[in-house]
Amino acid sequence: MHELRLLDAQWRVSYSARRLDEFVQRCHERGLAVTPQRLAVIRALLASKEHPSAEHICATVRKELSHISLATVHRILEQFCDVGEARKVTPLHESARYDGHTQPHHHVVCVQCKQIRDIEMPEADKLIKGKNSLGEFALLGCSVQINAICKQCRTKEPARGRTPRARRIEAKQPVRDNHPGG
Amino acid sequence: MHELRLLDAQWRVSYSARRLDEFVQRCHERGLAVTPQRLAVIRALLASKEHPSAEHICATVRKELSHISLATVHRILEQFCDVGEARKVTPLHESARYDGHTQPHHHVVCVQCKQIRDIEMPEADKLIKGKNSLGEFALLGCSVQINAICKQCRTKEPARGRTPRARRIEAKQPVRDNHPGG
DNA sequence: TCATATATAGTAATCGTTGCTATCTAGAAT
DNA sequence: ATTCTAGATAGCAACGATTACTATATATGA
Repeated sequence: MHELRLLDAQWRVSYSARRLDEFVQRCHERGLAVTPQRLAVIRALLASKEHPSAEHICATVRKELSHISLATVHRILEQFCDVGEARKVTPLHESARYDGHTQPHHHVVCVQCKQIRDIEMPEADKLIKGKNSLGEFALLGCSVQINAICKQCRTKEPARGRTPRARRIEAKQPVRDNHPGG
Repeated sequence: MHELRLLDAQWRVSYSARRLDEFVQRCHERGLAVTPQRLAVIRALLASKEHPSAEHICATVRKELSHISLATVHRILEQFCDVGEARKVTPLHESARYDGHTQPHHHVVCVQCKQIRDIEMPEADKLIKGKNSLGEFALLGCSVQINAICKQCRTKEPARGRTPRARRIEAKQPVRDNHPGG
Protein backbone atom coordinates (compact mmCIF):
# COMPACT_ATOMS: atom_id res chain seq x y z
CA MET A 1 0.00 0.00 0.00
CA HIS A 2 1.16 3.48 -0.88
CA GLU A 3 1.60 6.49 1.29
CA LEU A 4 2.92 10.01 0.97
CA ARG A 5 5.84 10.11 -1.44
CA LEU A 6 7.40 12.15 -4.20
CA LEU A 7 6.68 10.96 -7.71
CA ASP A 8 10.04 10.00 -9.11
CA ALA A 9 11.82 10.26 -12.45
CA GLN A 10 10.94 6.71 -13.36
CA TRP A 11 7.24 7.34 -12.92
CA ARG A 12 7.47 10.46 -15.04
CA VAL A 13 9.29 8.73 -17.86
CA SER A 14 6.65 6.07 -18.32
CA TYR A 15 3.81 8.51 -17.84
CA SER A 16 5.27 10.85 -20.46
CA ALA A 17 5.82 8.07 -22.92
CA ARG A 18 2.20 7.04 -22.69
CA ARG A 19 0.95 10.61 -23.00
CA LEU A 20 3.10 11.25 -26.04
CA ASP A 21 1.83 8.08 -27.68
CA GLU A 22 -1.71 9.27 -27.25
CA PHE A 23 -1.09 12.88 -28.13
CA VAL A 24 -1.66 12.82 -31.87
CA GLN A 25 -4.85 10.84 -31.58
CA ARG A 26 -6.17 13.03 -28.80
CA CYS A 27 -5.50 16.15 -30.85
CA HIS A 28 -7.40 14.69 -33.76
CA GLU A 29 -10.32 13.75 -31.52
CA ARG A 30 -10.49 17.31 -30.28
CA GLY A 31 -10.03 19.00 -33.61
CA LEU A 32 -6.59 20.38 -32.82
CA ALA A 33 -4.06 20.32 -35.63
CA VAL A 34 -0.87 18.50 -34.77
CA THR A 35 1.70 21.19 -35.46
CA PRO A 36 5.43 21.07 -34.78
CA GLN A 37 4.89 23.83 -32.22
CA ARG A 38 2.29 21.85 -30.29
CA LEU A 39 4.38 18.71 -30.40
CA ALA A 40 7.42 20.55 -29.14
CA VAL A 41 5.43 22.15 -26.32
CA ILE A 42 3.87 18.91 -25.10
CA ARG A 43 7.27 17.23 -25.24
CA ALA A 44 8.91 20.00 -23.26
CA LEU A 45 6.09 20.03 -20.75
CA LEU A 46 6.13 16.29 -20.18
CA ALA A 47 9.91 16.14 -20.04
CA SER A 48 10.15 18.73 -17.29
CA LYS A 49 10.01 17.77 -13.65
CA GLU A 50 9.66 21.44 -12.87
CA HIS A 51 6.25 22.91 -13.36
CA PRO A 52 7.48 25.30 -15.96
CA SER A 53 6.29 28.73 -16.95
CA ALA A 54 5.45 29.67 -20.52
CA GLU A 55 8.76 31.44 -20.81
CA HIS A 56 10.64 28.40 -19.56
CA ILE A 57 8.87 26.16 -22.04
CA CYS A 58 9.55 28.66 -24.80
CA ALA A 59 13.27 28.66 -24.02
CA THR A 60 13.35 24.87 -24.15
CA VAL A 61 11.36 24.64 -27.36
CA ARG A 62 13.51 27.23 -29.09
CA LYS A 63 16.40 24.78 -29.07
CA GLU A 64 14.58 22.94 -31.85
CA LEU A 65 12.16 25.57 -33.17
CA SER A 66 14.26 28.68 -32.88
CA HIS A 67 11.60 30.96 -34.30
CA ILE A 68 8.65 29.99 -32.10
CA SER A 69 6.85 32.95 -30.62
CA LEU A 70 6.36 33.33 -26.89
CA ALA A 71 2.78 34.36 -27.60
CA THR A 72 2.26 31.06 -29.38
CA VAL A 73 3.60 29.15 -26.41
CA HIS A 74 1.19 30.98 -24.13
CA ARG A 75 -1.67 30.22 -26.45
CA ILE A 76 -0.76 26.57 -26.82
CA LEU A 77 -0.42 26.05 -23.08
CA GLU A 78 -3.82 27.60 -22.45
CA GLN A 79 -5.34 25.47 -25.16
CA PHE A 80 -3.78 22.39 -23.64
CA CYS A 81 -5.37 23.30 -20.32
CA ASP A 82 -8.70 23.85 -22.00
CA VAL A 83 -8.69 20.40 -23.61
CA GLY A 84 -7.17 18.62 -20.63
CA GLU A 85 -3.65 18.04 -21.96
CA ALA A 86 -2.12 20.19 -19.21
CA ARG A 87 -3.11 21.92 -16.02
CA LYS A 88 -2.28 25.25 -14.51
CA VAL A 89 -0.74 24.89 -11.09
CA THR A 90 -1.77 28.47 -10.36
CA PRO A 91 -5.35 28.68 -11.53
CA LEU A 92 -6.40 31.78 -9.57
CA HIS A 93 -3.88 33.72 -11.40
CA GLU A 94 -5.49 36.85 -12.85
CA SER A 95 -4.57 38.93 -9.83
CA ALA A 96 -3.27 38.29 -6.33
CA ARG A 97 -5.89 37.51 -3.71
CA TYR A 98 -5.36 38.25 -0.04
CA ASP A 99 -6.66 36.70 3.12
CA GLY A 100 -6.93 38.44 6.47
CA HIS A 101 -7.16 35.09 8.21
CA THR A 102 -3.56 34.29 9.03
CA GLN A 103 -3.88 31.02 10.89
CA PRO A 104 -3.42 27.87 8.84
CA HIS A 105 -6.69 26.96 7.22
CA HIS A 106 -8.15 25.72 3.98
CA HIS A 107 -10.22 26.97 1.09
CA VAL A 108 -13.09 26.03 -1.13
CA VAL A 109 -12.93 27.74 -4.51
CA CYS A 110 -15.54 28.03 -7.22
CA VAL A 111 -13.78 27.01 -10.42
CA GLN A 112 -16.07 29.24 -12.46
CA CYS A 113 -16.40 32.57 -10.66
CA LYS A 114 -13.24 32.06 -8.56
CA GLN A 115 -14.87 33.00 -5.27
CA ILE A 116 -12.98 31.66 -2.29
CA ARG A 117 -14.33 30.68 1.13
CA ASP A 118 -12.50 29.65 4.26
CA ILE A 119 -13.18 26.22 5.61
CA GLU A 120 -12.32 24.22 8.67
CA MET A 121 -10.97 20.79 7.86
CA PRO A 122 -9.47 18.99 10.83
CA GLU A 123 -8.73 15.90 8.76
CA ALA A 124 -6.49 17.94 6.52
CA ASP A 125 -4.49 19.28 9.42
CA LYS A 126 -3.48 15.72 10.28
CA LEU A 127 -2.14 14.93 6.81
CA ILE A 128 1.48 15.64 7.56
CA LYS A 129 1.39 15.18 11.33
CA GLY A 130 4.61 13.58 12.40
CA LYS A 131 6.17 13.96 8.97
CA ASN A 132 9.10 16.34 9.06
CA SER A 133 10.53 15.74 5.66
CA LEU A 134 9.87 14.35 2.23
CA GLY A 135 12.94 13.68 0.17
CA GLU A 136 14.96 16.85 0.24
CA PHE A 137 12.08 18.97 1.48
CA ALA A 138 11.64 20.03 5.09
CA LEU A 139 7.89 20.23 5.58
CA LEU A 140 6.28 23.32 7.04
CA GLY A 141 2.56 22.85 6.65
CA CYS A 142 -0.06 22.05 4.14
CA SER A 143 -3.14 23.65 2.75
CA VAL A 144 -6.05 22.11 0.96
CA GLN A 145 -7.99 23.66 -1.84
CA ILE A 146 -11.35 22.12 -2.59
CA ASN A 147 -12.47 22.82 -6.11
CA ALA A 148 -16.19 23.30 -6.39
CA ILE A 149 -18.97 25.07 -8.21
CA CYS A 150 -21.07 27.52 -6.31
CA LYS A 151 -24.85 27.67 -6.52
CA GLN A 152 -24.96 30.77 -8.71
CA CYS A 153 -22.60 29.29 -11.24
CA ARG A 154 -24.54 26.05 -11.34
CA THR A 155 -27.74 27.96 -11.97
CA LYS A 156 -26.49 30.43 -14.50
CA GLU A 157 -25.09 29.63 -17.89
CA PRO A 158 -21.68 27.95 -17.90
CA ALA A 159 -18.34 29.64 -18.58
CA ARG A 160 -18.88 32.71 -16.41
CA GLY A 161 -15.67 33.99 -14.94
CA ARG A 162 -13.49 32.10 -17.39
CA THR A 163 -10.94 33.82 -19.56
CA PRO A 164 -11.97 34.96 -23.04
CA ARG A 165 -9.89 32.35 -24.85
CA ALA A 166 -11.13 29.60 -22.56
CA ARG A 167 -14.66 30.56 -23.43
CA ARG A 168 -13.84 30.56 -27.13
CA ILE A 169 -12.64 27.00 -27.00
CA GLU A 170 -15.34 25.73 -24.66
CA ALA A 171 -17.91 26.93 -27.13
CA LYS A 172 -16.38 24.67 -29.69
CA GLN A 173 -15.82 21.31 -28.04
CA PRO A 174 -17.50 20.04 -24.89
CA VAL A 175 -14.44 18.39 -23.37
CA ARG A 176 -14.90 14.96 -21.90
CA ASP A 177 -13.86 14.45 -18.33
CA ASN A 178 -12.12 11.17 -18.17
CA HIS A 179 -10.42 7.91 -18.81
CA PRO A 180 -8.06 7.41 -21.69
CA GLY A 181 -7.88 3.75 -20.69
CA GLY A 182 -10.62 1.50 -19.37
CA MET B 1 -15.95 17.33 17.62
CA HIS B 2 -15.53 19.38 14.44
CA GLU B 3 -15.44 18.25 10.91
CA LEU B 4 -15.36 19.78 7.45
CA ARG B 5 -17.37 23.00 7.42
CA LEU B 6 -17.40 26.52 6.08
CA LEU B 7 -16.25 29.19 8.50
CA ASP B 8 -19.27 31.41 9.01
CA ALA B 9 -19.95 35.09 9.44
CA GLN B 10 -20.11 34.80 13.20
CA TRP B 11 -16.66 33.32 13.38
CA ARG B 12 -15.29 36.05 11.16
CA VAL B 13 -16.80 38.83 13.22
CA SER B 14 -15.17 37.73 16.44
CA TYR B 15 -11.89 36.93 14.75
CA SER B 16 -11.79 40.34 13.10
CA ALA B 17 -12.59 42.13 16.31
CA ARG B 18 -9.68 40.47 18.06
CA ARG B 19 -7.28 41.17 15.20
CA LEU B 20 -8.29 44.82 15.06
CA ASP B 21 -7.76 45.18 18.79
CA GLU B 22 -4.24 43.89 18.43
CA PHE B 23 -3.42 45.73 15.25
CA VAL B 24 -1.95 48.95 16.63
CA GLN B 25 0.22 47.16 19.13
CA ARG B 26 1.48 44.69 16.55
CA CYS B 27 2.39 47.51 14.18
CA HIS B 28 4.37 49.20 16.91
CA GLU B 29 6.18 45.98 17.77
CA ARG B 30 7.17 45.62 14.16
CA GLY B 31 8.14 49.21 13.53
CA LEU B 32 5.24 49.92 11.19
CA ALA B 33 3.63 53.33 11.54
CA VAL B 34 -0.08 53.19 12.15
CA THR B 35 -1.40 55.28 9.29
CA PRO B 36 -5.01 55.86 8.29
CA GLN B 37 -4.28 53.98 5.10
CA ARG B 38 -3.01 50.90 6.91
CA LEU B 39 -5.91 50.96 9.32
CA ALA B 40 -8.39 51.23 6.49
CA VAL B 41 -6.75 48.38 4.60
CA ILE B 42 -6.70 45.98 7.55
CA ARG B 43 -10.31 46.85 8.30
CA ALA B 44 -11.39 46.24 4.75
CA LEU B 45 -9.43 43.01 4.59
CA LEU B 46 -10.85 41.63 7.82
CA ALA B 47 -14.36 42.72 7.00
CA SER B 48 -14.42 40.91 3.67
CA LYS B 49 -15.53 37.33 3.39
CA GLU B 50 -14.20 37.37 -0.13
CA HIS B 51 -10.48 37.01 -0.49
CA PRO B 52 -10.16 40.35 -2.13
CA SER B 53 -7.69 41.65 -4.67
CA ALA B 54 -5.72 44.84 -4.15
CA GLU B 55 -8.09 46.62 -6.48
CA HIS B 56 -11.11 45.39 -4.57
CA ILE B 57 -9.63 46.55 -1.28
CA CYS B 58 -8.75 49.86 -2.85
CA ALA B 59 -12.32 50.40 -4.00
CA THR B 60 -13.62 49.65 -0.52
CA VAL B 61 -11.08 51.87 1.22
CA ARG B 62 -11.77 54.78 -1.12
CA LYS B 63 -15.21 55.14 0.43
CA GLU B 64 -13.47 56.63 3.45
CA LEU B 65 -10.10 57.66 2.04
CA SER B 66 -11.08 58.82 -1.39
CA HIS B 67 -7.53 59.76 -2.37
CA ILE B 68 -5.71 56.54 -1.48
CA SER B 69 -3.46 55.30 -4.25
CA LEU B 70 -3.79 51.81 -5.67
CA ALA B 71 -0.02 51.52 -5.51
CA THR B 72 -0.19 52.21 -1.79
CA VAL B 73 -2.77 49.47 -1.32
CA HIS B 74 -0.52 47.04 -3.15
CA ARG B 75 2.41 48.03 -0.99
CA ILE B 76 0.46 47.80 2.24
CA LEU B 77 -0.94 44.38 1.41
CA GLU B 78 2.51 43.05 0.62
CA GLN B 79 3.87 44.52 3.83
CA PHE B 80 1.07 42.91 5.77
CA CYS B 81 1.99 39.57 4.24
CA ASP B 82 5.62 40.13 5.11
CA VAL B 83 4.87 40.79 8.77
CA GLY B 84 2.16 38.18 9.06
CA GLU B 85 -0.92 40.42 9.17
CA ALA B 86 -2.26 38.91 5.95
CA ARG B 87 -1.60 36.05 3.58
CA LYS B 88 -1.64 35.74 -0.15
CA VAL B 89 -4.02 33.04 -1.31
CA THR B 90 -2.07 32.88 -4.56
CA PRO B 91 1.55 32.82 -3.48
CA LEU B 92 3.03 31.42 -6.69
CA HIS B 93 1.81 34.35 -8.54
CA GLU B 94 4.73 35.84 -10.49
CA SER B 95 3.82 33.86 -13.56
CA ALA B 96 1.57 30.96 -14.46
CA ARG B 97 3.03 27.51 -13.95
CA TYR B 98 1.90 24.50 -15.93
CA ASP B 99 1.80 20.81 -15.20
CA GLY B 100 1.83 18.09 -17.81
CA HIS B 101 0.48 15.64 -15.25
CA THR B 102 -3.25 15.89 -15.68
CA GLN B 103 -4.56 13.32 -13.23
CA PRO B 104 -5.54 14.64 -9.80
CA HIS B 105 -2.48 14.80 -7.62
CA HIS B 106 -0.77 16.99 -5.09
CA HIS B 107 2.26 19.22 -4.79
CA VAL B 108 5.08 20.07 -2.48
CA VAL B 109 6.36 23.61 -2.97
CA CYS B 110 9.50 25.28 -1.70
CA VAL B 111 8.35 28.53 -0.17
CA GLN B 112 11.68 30.15 -0.98
CA CYS B 113 12.64 29.19 -4.51
CA LYS B 114 9.10 28.19 -5.52
CA GLN B 115 10.08 24.87 -7.04
CA ILE B 116 7.18 22.47 -7.27
CA ARG B 117 7.23 18.68 -7.14
CA ASP B 118 4.44 16.20 -7.68
CA ILE B 119 3.56 13.92 -4.82
CA GLU B 120 1.34 10.96 -4.23
CA MET B 121 -0.86 11.34 -1.16
CA PRO B 122 -3.56 8.74 -0.88
CA GLU B 123 -4.77 10.13 2.44
CA ALA B 124 -5.56 13.40 0.75
CA ASP B 125 -7.62 11.75 -1.92
CA LYS B 126 -9.96 10.48 0.79
CA LEU B 127 -10.59 13.90 2.30
CA ILE B 128 -13.83 14.61 0.50
CA LYS B 129 -14.84 11.04 -0.30
CA GLY B 130 -18.58 10.79 0.02
CA LYS B 131 -18.99 14.53 0.40
CA ASN B 132 -20.86 16.01 -2.52
CA SER B 133 -21.53 19.46 -1.21
CA LEU B 134 -20.53 22.04 1.35
CA GLY B 135 -23.03 24.81 1.89
CA GLU B 136 -23.81 26.14 -1.54
CA PHE B 137 -20.80 24.54 -3.16
CA ALA B 138 -20.95 21.36 -5.20
CA LEU B 139 -17.61 19.67 -4.61
CA LEU B 140 -15.46 18.54 -7.52
CA GLY B 141 -12.14 17.52 -6.06
CA CYS B 142 -9.40 18.72 -3.82
CA SER B 143 -5.71 19.34 -4.07
CA VAL B 144 -3.15 19.62 -1.34
CA GLN B 145 -0.17 21.87 -1.37
CA ILE B 146 2.54 21.06 1.13
CA ASN B 147 4.68 24.06 1.90
CA ALA B 148 8.27 23.17 2.51
CA ILE B 149 11.85 24.32 2.19
CA CYS B 150 14.13 22.45 -0.14
CA LYS B 151 17.65 21.42 0.73
CA GLN B 152 19.35 24.10 -1.35
CA CYS B 153 17.32 26.85 0.24
CA ARG B 154 18.01 25.53 3.73
CA THR B 155 21.71 25.49 3.00
CA LYS B 156 22.02 28.81 1.28
CA GLU B 157 21.30 32.19 2.79
CA PRO B 158 17.64 32.97 3.44
CA ALA B 159 15.38 35.09 1.25
CA ARG B 160 16.42 33.66 -2.10
CA GLY B 161 13.62 33.70 -4.59
CA ARG B 162 11.64 36.27 -2.64
CA THR B 163 10.43 39.48 -4.19
CA PRO B 164 12.59 42.59 -3.92
CA ARG B 165 10.27 44.36 -1.49
CA ALA B 166 9.97 41.27 0.66
CA ARG B 167 13.71 41.17 0.92
CA ARG B 168 13.84 44.84 1.80
CA ILE B 169 11.54 44.35 4.73
CA GLU B 170 13.10 41.12 5.90
CA ALA B 171 16.44 42.83 6.09
CA LYS B 172 14.94 45.31 8.47
CA GLN B 173 13.01 43.25 11.01
CA PRO B 174 13.50 39.57 11.65
CA VAL B 175 9.82 38.79 11.99
CA ARG B 176 8.79 36.55 14.84
CA ASP B 177 6.74 33.58 13.99
CA ASN B 178 4.10 33.39 16.61
CA HIS B 179 1.86 33.89 19.55
CA PRO B 180 0.14 37.16 20.21
CA GLY B 181 -1.14 35.58 23.40
CA GLY B 182 0.90 33.52 25.75
C1' DT C 1 6.32 71.53 19.35
C1' DC C 2 10.07 69.85 16.53
C1' DA C 3 12.93 66.77 13.96
C1' DT C 4 13.25 63.06 11.08
C1' DA C 5 12.58 58.57 9.54
C1' DT C 6 9.01 56.60 7.25
C1' DA C 7 4.77 56.62 4.41
C1' DT C 8 2.00 58.23 0.64
C1' DA C 9 0.32 59.99 -3.98
C1' DG C 10 0.95 60.17 -8.50
C1' DT C 11 2.93 58.60 -12.32
C1' DA C 12 6.23 56.10 -15.22
C1' DA C 13 8.07 51.75 -16.06
C1' DT C 14 8.01 46.73 -16.08
C1' DC C 15 6.46 42.21 -16.91
C1' DG C 16 3.36 38.52 -18.03
C1' DT C 17 -0.18 37.82 -20.98
C1' DT C 18 -3.51 38.63 -24.73
C1' DG C 19 -5.34 40.84 -29.12
C1' DC C 20 -4.66 41.65 -33.84
C1' DT C 21 -3.58 40.60 -38.57
C1' DA C 22 -1.01 39.12 -42.41
C1' DT C 23 0.97 34.96 -43.62
C1' DC C 24 1.50 30.12 -43.45
C1' DT C 25 0.32 25.18 -43.00
C1' DA C 26 -2.07 20.73 -41.53
C1' DG C 27 -5.34 17.90 -43.05
C1' DA C 28 -9.25 16.72 -46.06
C1' DA C 29 -10.63 16.14 -50.64
C1' DT C 30 -9.35 15.22 -55.15
C1' DA D 1 1.00 14.64 -55.46
C1' DT D 2 -1.99 18.91 -55.75
C1' DT D 3 -5.37 21.93 -54.23
C1' DC D 4 -8.26 24.07 -50.94
C1' DT D 5 -9.55 26.04 -46.61
C1' DA D 6 -10.06 26.35 -41.77
C1' DG D 7 -7.23 26.92 -38.41
C1' DA D 8 -2.39 28.05 -36.68
C1' DT D 9 1.66 30.95 -36.21
C1' DA D 10 4.84 35.09 -35.95
C1' DG D 11 5.48 39.45 -34.75
C1' DC D 12 4.21 43.22 -32.58
C1' DA D 13 0.92 46.34 -30.23
C1' DA D 14 -1.92 46.68 -26.33
C1' DC D 15 -3.42 45.55 -21.83
C1' DG D 16 -3.65 44.89 -16.82
C1' DA D 17 -1.43 43.95 -12.55
C1' DT D 18 2.35 45.19 -10.05
C1' DT D 19 6.56 47.78 -8.87
C1' DA D 20 9.90 51.72 -9.05
C1' DC D 21 10.68 56.39 -8.42
C1' DT D 22 10.42 60.85 -6.23
C1' DA D 23 8.53 64.90 -4.27
C1' DT D 24 5.58 65.79 -0.54
C1' DA D 25 3.29 64.72 3.75
C1' DT D 26 2.90 62.71 8.34
C1' DA D 27 3.46 59.41 12.46
C1' DT D 28 6.26 58.97 16.19
C1' DG D 29 9.70 59.87 19.67
C1' DA D 30 12.40 63.46 21.96
